[in-house]
Amino acid sequence: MTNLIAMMSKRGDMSELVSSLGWLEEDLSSQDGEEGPEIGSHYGLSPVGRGSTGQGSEDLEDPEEDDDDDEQAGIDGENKAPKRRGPKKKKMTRARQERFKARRSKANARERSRMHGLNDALDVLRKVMPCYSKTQKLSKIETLRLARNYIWALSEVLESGQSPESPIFVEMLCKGLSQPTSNLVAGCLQLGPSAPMMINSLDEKPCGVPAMGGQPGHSHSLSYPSPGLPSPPYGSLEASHLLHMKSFKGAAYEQHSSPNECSSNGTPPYDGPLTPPLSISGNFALKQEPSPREAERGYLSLPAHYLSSLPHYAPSSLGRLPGPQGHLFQASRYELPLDIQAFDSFPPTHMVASQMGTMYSE
DNA sequence: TAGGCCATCTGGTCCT
DNA sequence: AGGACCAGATGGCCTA
Repeated sequence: MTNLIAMMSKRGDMSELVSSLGWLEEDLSSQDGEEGPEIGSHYGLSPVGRGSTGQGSEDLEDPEEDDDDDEQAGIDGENKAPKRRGPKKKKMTRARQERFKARRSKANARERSRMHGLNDALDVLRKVMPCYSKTQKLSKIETLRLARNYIWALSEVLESGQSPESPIFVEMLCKGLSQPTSNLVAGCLQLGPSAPMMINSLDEKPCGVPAMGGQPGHSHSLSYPSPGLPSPPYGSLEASHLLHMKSFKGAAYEQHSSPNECSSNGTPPYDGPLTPPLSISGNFALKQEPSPREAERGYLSLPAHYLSSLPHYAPSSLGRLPGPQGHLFQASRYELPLDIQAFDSFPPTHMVASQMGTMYSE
């Protein structure tokens, strides 16, 4: 785990990290040079970058000059522009212009390839996150935040033996995430077979299903600056959380030692493994079959009373869950992607271990 | 229409 | 010299 964190923080380049894991098998280099001119023509000589710095664009001036190595300064005089200090720029001959275009085209292709690699790495990262949906991808920034939290939470699990099914684990995962992502994660982690118990005992404020945001009946809360979850602009995870988790742990456990607790360490009663792996379209906890319309849209509507039982379901988020583009639905019912995936247990340490094994074996 | 997210182009900087 | 990386700028797409 420490190695993983170290690798991630080494350069902050997720692409490099994942590439080092050998997860990226796609040959991105095949794209080099293929789309450059095409996209370039699509964008034309886009104003991007030209107006801002202008350095490179000046090289493109005077495209009609054919003389090679002609250093005469006739152009400035034509433009009545003040003389420029510094080294003279070589005049842009047609040959140099062609070379420049070719170089720029190649650089563009490389940059596209590099960004595709980065996006692929992010996709890989999304797939090892606690919840994953093909149709509803976490944004890049949310993916990175969730990954950070996930590592943090897993570290906590390893260090303290805290149950990964504990609400604390979910809260750690959701720390600093946007409300939609928090709802998504919380939903993923709580939509297991234990969910009906939660619903049945909703009126009794069951342990493990804390009320939100300082609401009455809030059985536990972390010592975060503000109750509930931060909304954008996002909260930040202080380094002290990562380096000195004991302070956090102490606060968390202190809060958990309230009389409402069902167990001494704040862990809800063990309901057996959360198997099989969550498949909302298949083994949905509520035995709810998607309506034809839901199936068509790829989304499943969830009843409000159910979602309101989820951890982190802040009052402000009632009626809201992320839409296909990360935006929120505001409706009387609540929806989750049908293809959403969650692990049968948390943390999926076997997956982490296997991925890390891949990392170190290659 | 505003805002969020994204892909792309671009020039600068650093490194090999 | 050329490649990798980065950040700024821009425009497209989508949703509320």
